[in-house]
Amino acid sequence: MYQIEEHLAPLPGVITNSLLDESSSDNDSSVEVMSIVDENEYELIKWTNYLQLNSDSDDDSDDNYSSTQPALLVNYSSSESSSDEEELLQSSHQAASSNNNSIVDTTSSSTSTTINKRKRRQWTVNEKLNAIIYFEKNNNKSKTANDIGCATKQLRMWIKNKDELIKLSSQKKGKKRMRRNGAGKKLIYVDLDSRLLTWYRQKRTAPGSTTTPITDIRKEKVTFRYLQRRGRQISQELNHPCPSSKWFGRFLVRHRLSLQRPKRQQKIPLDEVHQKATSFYNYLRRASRWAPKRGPMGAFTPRDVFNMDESPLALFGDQAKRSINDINTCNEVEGCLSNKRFCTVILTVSGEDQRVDPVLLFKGKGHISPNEQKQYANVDCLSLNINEDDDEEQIQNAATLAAEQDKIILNEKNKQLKLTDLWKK
DNA sequence: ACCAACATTTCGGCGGAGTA
DNA sequence: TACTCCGCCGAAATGTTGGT
Repeated sequence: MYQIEEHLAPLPGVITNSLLDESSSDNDSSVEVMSIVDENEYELIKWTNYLQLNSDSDDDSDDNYSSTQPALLVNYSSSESSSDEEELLQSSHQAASSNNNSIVDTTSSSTSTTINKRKRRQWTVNEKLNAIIYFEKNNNKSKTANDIGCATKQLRMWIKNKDELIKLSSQKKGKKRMRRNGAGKKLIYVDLDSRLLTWYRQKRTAPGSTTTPITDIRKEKVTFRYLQRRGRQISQELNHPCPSSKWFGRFLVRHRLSLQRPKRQQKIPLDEVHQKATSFYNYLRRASRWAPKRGPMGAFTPRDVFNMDESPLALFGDQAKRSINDINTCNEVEGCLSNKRFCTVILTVSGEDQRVDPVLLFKGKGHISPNEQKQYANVDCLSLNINEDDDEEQIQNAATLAAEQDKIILNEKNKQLKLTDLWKK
């Protein structure tokens, strides 16, 4: 607690108890840096104004603070509509009177020295904006500074930084802020910070981005562990030690990010699912009409009955539930990892215990790249192409083709058996 | 989450110079 | 004389870091 009225205590003829009580309710923002007053000159101070200043404030809240600082009487955000010039002037005059108090006029009649130190105080963003408004009304910096109670240089700086102050004022708690952004110790791992943010933005497009086409908006899941792993890699590349886990937590705060539960997008819209199901049902009806002669199972033999199951290949390691996301935005996460060659393994066995080779399904269209062909060379890759509009003729052709393939497989098996027999012998 | 230590920047106050 | 601008100095807000 700063005791700005400390020098009032020895005033002659003043009940000091009440003063001290009042001064105990002083605000935090009024800071006395210098109080150069000769003891002989206390009587020159208009102490009654001090009494008036603190008469209505009983606690330390900023609201009460504003009541003692008339510049705050005008709310910047609403001043355009609600406050007229008279109101401004009135508040400013009050400010002027209070300001005169804060300037300790030591121009003494008895002493030759002239000390005119202004009591140092801090101005909130809102107060600064109010001062700017007042200046814009009268277009006179000196008068404004005098009326408001600040130095002209201060006013100049406030006017110069008006846009930034308005921006600050619109932020949460911005109105009560004292200073603009930018102070504080500088970040040590600047490169890591920027590169990590760039990487994160590649994974998840910034909300409200106007430059990114809708088709390129990324919503990949980025977990905290994933972020740290990437941070370690970047740190190695930059040849500096990886910062602590806490650094990554602050990274999130710095860039207004947070860990949130993802809202997953549906892989296929419901209407699309309905369409596909109907199509499959029609196919079954056509097939059952086509070949009743094939046995008691209608169109199908035990060889036609397959048990097929698919499973995603876990190419990603981090299965954390939460994903990093920009604060106050919807945390949408894609159903699968879009930029990885995420694949699905399909295993199938028929009613006659015929096992089909594993099938790998990759995301996207066309053939896999030569690199990936090498990577997955150990597995035979089959690509399935099911046409929903298959007619009976196509079904028949497919059946013929399947029978031929079966023959080929059987022949190869026989050959293999013969070879193994030979090898054993 | 809280704290302390530290670094960095902004800000407030002042004096002085220039100009109309 | 009034007004405006600039530079200097020190206070303090702001932000980072590491520890508990």
